[in-house]
Amino acid sequence: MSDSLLAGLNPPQRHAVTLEQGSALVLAGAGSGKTRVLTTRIAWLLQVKQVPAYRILAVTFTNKAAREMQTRIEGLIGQSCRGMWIGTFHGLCHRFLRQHWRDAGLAQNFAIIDMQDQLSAIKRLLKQHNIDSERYPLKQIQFFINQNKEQGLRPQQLPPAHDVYGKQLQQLYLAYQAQCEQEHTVDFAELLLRSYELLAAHAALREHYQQRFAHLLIDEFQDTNALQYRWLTLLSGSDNQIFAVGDDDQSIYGFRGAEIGNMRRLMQDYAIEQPIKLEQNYRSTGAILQAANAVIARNQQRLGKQLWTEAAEGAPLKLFQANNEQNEAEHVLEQVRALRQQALPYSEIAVLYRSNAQSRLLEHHLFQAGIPYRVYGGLRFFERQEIKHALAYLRLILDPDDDAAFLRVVNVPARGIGSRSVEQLQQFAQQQQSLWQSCSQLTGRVASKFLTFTLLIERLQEACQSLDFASQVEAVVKGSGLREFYGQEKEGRERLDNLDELVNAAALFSQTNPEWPLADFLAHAALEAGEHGAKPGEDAVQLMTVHAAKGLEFHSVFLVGLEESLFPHENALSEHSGLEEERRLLYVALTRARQQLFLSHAQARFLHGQMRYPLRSRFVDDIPANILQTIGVARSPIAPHMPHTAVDGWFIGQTVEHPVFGCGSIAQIERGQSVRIHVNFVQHGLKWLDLRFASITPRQINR
DNA sequence: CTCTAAGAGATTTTT
DNA sequence: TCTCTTAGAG
Repeated sequence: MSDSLLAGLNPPQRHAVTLEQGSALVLAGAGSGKTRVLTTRIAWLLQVKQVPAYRILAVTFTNKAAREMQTRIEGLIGQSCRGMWIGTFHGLCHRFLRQHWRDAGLAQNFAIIDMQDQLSAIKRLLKQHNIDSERYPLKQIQFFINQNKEQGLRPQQLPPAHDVYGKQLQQLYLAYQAQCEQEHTVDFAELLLRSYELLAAHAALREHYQQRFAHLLIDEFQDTNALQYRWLTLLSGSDNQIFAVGDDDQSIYGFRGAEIGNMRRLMQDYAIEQPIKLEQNYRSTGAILQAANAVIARNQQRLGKQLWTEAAEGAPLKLFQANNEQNEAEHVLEQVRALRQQALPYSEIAVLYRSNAQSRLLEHHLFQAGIPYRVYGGLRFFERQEIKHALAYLRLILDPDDDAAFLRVVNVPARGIGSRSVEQLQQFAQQQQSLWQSCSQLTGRVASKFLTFTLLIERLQEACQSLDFASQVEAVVKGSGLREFYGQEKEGRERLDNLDELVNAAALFSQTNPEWPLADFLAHAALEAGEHGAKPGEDAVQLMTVHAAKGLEFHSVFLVGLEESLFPHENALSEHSGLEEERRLLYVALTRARQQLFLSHAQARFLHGQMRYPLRSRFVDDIPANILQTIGVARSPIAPHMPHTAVDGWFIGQTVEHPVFGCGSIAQIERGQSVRIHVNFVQHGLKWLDLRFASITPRQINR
């Protein structure tokens, strides 16, 4: 039995799968069979080591990955892995909190709110406290709250702030927490923090779970944040095994709090002497791997590994230099057609870009040419307005004190309750009680308006009691007036379809999880916003950001916009180790391709309403020339000899001095009619300087 | 309450 | 340039 499990594994894979005791860090390069190792290890534990399924906990970052892992394990062992805890960090914490809601200090019917909901919650908070959202941008407050939660910090635990601004932020964090308590809502970070705190505070509970989970397996370990790491260590106790799989070179979520350092920390904390390295790549050609290796080798902070393959070198990477972004899109189109000629399905072609804004032009060209395409990104199913409205009604049925849900639909469809009336109600509630409770205490003209609404909700509540799950959703969609509302709207057709789809989703959910209450469906909707990608079976060219492409692979990959300021992105240059993350991002992009890579950059690009003349990305210079073939040069080049990252001796990152603006560093160089440089001055901020007029001097670096 | 117009901001985003 | 948000008029 064990033989068939291990058949076809290479030595390091086999070593990882059959590790007897102690914790391990598996450093799994792109395309090295990471998922296979993880799933085979679990199957091996179950079958060979006879570990009961309930003693295993497997964590991933996405629902998709969790599902895939589960199916693959079940395929390996030939039966269901019931009893095993397998899911995302958030999904598992949610499960834990539903079970221990009382100990966690939560309401039994707590609702999970997504980032959108969180933002509107903060918005309400600002209004209530009369705080200028110019001075305190919503996004910034949200970032502040989430960042602290992800560090495990409650408002009370923050070091005292010295300035007014910091004090205000702390106050807002505190007020936000109070609001969530009152509304029985829990945001994403809160799921983790609550679970962590409960485990930390409740010894009996902690010991119970520590004894239960003999094996903790974590996928994409490089993406864990500080709190997730602490949660894991708490759960692992002193003698449970942690089996972490990840790739430091593919850590691209630093900006969201992922801590690449958790890999080294794990090795220290769990006495792991050497990571197990999976370096044989089964995906790409030799040329593609050479390029990827060369690029990533320039990063300093690495655990170190080098991908290799038994496959042939294959075709060289093709570099196209376009004269502008239109020309670049035309080139992609041309090449896509050529690939199609060779009978390659469209779905095996991906066009990757650094930022979403770049997709529009590509879409336009593909559309014109009648080539099917699919753009990843944008709103997902459960994030759509009409779906959120329907869910808000369901939330209210479940918990009328959910103010967020109340406010969302109190006047949708319109029932004459304007902002004036709502403000009066909020005044009355005084943050002491829920809006729902206040409704019943109101008197006068305003009261009657709200009465129609509360009666509606109560009627729906009653109607739902006798109904099965999907019928409840159906009843709400109809009874709330939402269906009629969107039926009348001009462009409401798609929304109506989506509402029908919601009913289907509910039916499917109750089928798969019989006996699970409505609250779980709502949690499911929040935690799994739905797929971004193509409908299965659809043959379309795949358009997405490099981030979205992680974990995927394609026969042919186009990587467009390889220009300074776009990739690497200009904002990244000023961030701490931003350039290294950009380089990892490139590494991810390159390793998506199995057979063929097309790289391109434009000499001129219209960006933010301005024509820009970006330089070719410095990253292109990192790719060995012998595997890089230039297949096209702009027809009417603006600059005959396209420079690299330096022009006339000036280079990006260089420190310069200006007689008026003082000292600064070069953020960007452009060559159009003349050479312009973008300098970030210490005193005066970003300024464009034309070298024909500006007199700047290089400054000796003495830091 | 809904519609229009003006203004700010424009990386990446698994949950 | 484009898109999303908010303010003010109708």
